[in-house]
Amino acid sequence: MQHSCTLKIETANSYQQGCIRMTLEDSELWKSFHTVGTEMIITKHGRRMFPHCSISLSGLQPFANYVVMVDIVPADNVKYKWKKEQWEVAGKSEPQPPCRTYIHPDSPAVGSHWMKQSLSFLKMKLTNNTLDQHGHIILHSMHRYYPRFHVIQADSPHTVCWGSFQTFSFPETVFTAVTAYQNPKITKLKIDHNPFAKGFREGGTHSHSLQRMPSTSQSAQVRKKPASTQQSPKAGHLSPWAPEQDLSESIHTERQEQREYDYGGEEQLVPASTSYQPYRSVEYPRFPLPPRNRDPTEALLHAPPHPLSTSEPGTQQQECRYGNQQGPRSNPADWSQYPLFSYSCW
DNA sequence: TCAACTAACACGTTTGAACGGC
DNA sequence: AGCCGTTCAAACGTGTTAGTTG
Repeated sequence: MQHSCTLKIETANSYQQGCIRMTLEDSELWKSFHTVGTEMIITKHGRRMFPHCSISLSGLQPFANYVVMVDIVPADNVKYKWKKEQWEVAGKSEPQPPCRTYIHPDSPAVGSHWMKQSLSFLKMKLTNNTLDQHGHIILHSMHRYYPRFHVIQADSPHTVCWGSFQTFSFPETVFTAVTAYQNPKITKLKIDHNPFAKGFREGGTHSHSLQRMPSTSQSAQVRKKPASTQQSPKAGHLSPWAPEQDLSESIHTERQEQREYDYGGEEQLVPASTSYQPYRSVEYPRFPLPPRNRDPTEALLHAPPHPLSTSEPGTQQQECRYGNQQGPRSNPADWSQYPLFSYSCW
């Protein structure tokens, strides 16, 4: 990994704020899912993500302690339904569940430790159980989200509210939370890439499947079905993640955004309350916003709104203004509403 | 009637304890 | 005694699907 600004601009999957740089691992895998429209299963007892979040860091101070955490925030303020092999807007989003944060189990650790190897958030689990007691990330099904990664210079998770933090996110990690897979193309991708799903691969001697021959063969048909029979325009209908060609466009735009914004030395204090209002004026513009984007849903992708927000999200300008209104979070009271430490796996 | 959700299922993978050899 | 490698069983995680719920 290089640290030059040139590379920063040319590499779509890594971002640099101040001196800290973050790179998304398995970005190609993420992109392959993103192209189809990533779906993440959420269950009552918690389900891991696949692809899972894995990042690498550079530019940290080798001997300073850092806490690394991730939360998952809405990508827009609508809910979706899967209809006729495509996602459609089904109305306004549900009130957001409690915002929880997953703290990397190595936290706190010195910068040299974080930079030594990639950080995996494999064990982070998603749930739709709003009463969950295990600290899993609570999401609504049929809503779109994306993970946000926070790097906080702090000696312990209990003091992160006093430390400077920097936040990163990646456009290809946007996903739709579902309780059952809707898009068969996603199912095929998961089975192809996820080792735990090998028992469901074609040709397997799955007695359970054999007993349910009709449905299984139907499933096999879906898997064998040529992609052309399932995609067509439907794939990109209302998709904020802009499948297929849109992804490349997003990346391209991202590069433009990185040229436009100077993140050097940008640090702020701690995030907002349970609301998902952007608390970093420069963060969300980093999300790709296609210049020709006229789809409000797409625009919303860049400005995770708060359900109570009266602002009319939909333009980058508004979200920036909104972000500025929020400003740095230096008030510890804000933290009391923001359960950043509710979840870790240590 | 329909869409969304839940729980059970059987399989593969992962994990870690137990064991033996050096 | 300590280390290392192997084996094996239990735990875990997976997608599918019938049944349930609203």
